[in-house]
Amino acid sequence: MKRRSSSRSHLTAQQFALIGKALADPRRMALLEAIAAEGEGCACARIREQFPVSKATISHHVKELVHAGLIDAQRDGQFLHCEVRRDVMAAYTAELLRRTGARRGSGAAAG
Amino acid sequence: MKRRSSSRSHLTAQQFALIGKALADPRRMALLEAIAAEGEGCACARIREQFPVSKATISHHVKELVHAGLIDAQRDGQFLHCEVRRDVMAAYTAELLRRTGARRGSGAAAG
DNA sequence: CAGATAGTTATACAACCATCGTACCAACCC
DNA sequence: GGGTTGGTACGATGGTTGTATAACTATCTG
Repeated sequence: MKRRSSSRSHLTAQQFALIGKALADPRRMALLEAIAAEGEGCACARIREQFPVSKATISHHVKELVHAGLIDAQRDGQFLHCEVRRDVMAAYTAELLRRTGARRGSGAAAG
Repeated sequence: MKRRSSSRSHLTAQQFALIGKALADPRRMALLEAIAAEGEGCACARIREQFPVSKATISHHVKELVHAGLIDAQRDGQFLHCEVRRDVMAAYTAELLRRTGARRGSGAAAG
């Protein structure tokens, strides 16, 4: 079952937390950047050439990124093609700004 | 020594990593949201009423947020007033999008 | 089938980290 | 000064996680 919710522009609280955790690790973040730089068809083996980590670690990080919804991965024979979900990235940053930028406009009797 | 670099719109690699880690923990993220919702003068004690954690934990998280540059904290007598750095938040989200949104414009070795 | 390549899974380990309790310091109020 | 409140520093602890090795599956090629 695919996770691609076709251009969703809203994130659940759980997905927001997952994305935050996924982006926290510098190695994983760099991996995400590499996937983004590669374009559409990006095999893990290609990525692995750029990072001094074992393939098990790559697989682990890719799984985390997919779980967070930050990338979309699909097998093509031996290869696993990864692609960054730009819409999810945009939704995450928007939610981040919304959560920290909004004053208590709701007037929810904070005191 | 204040960390406020007066409307900086660029983040160092280190600060980017620090912010990512700071935002990763759901509790700390919620704390940041609470600080943002409180407005300018936000004492830790006020925040503590909203979270079932010890004051030591609050202090720890606040320190992390300050270290990451996400909030600005200054003592006022007994109280520690915290304020969200909206500019840093904006810079972080912008950097996040820049790192994941840019294609390989250089067209380097497509094969 | 045999071999090579790409990726997954299981397990283990080390490092990190969120949390708490306690003790402590600083400021306010009487 | 004595008591209360707000916050910090230190130490311990339990949980999380990034990483590697090894064994495994799946695909491609000959």
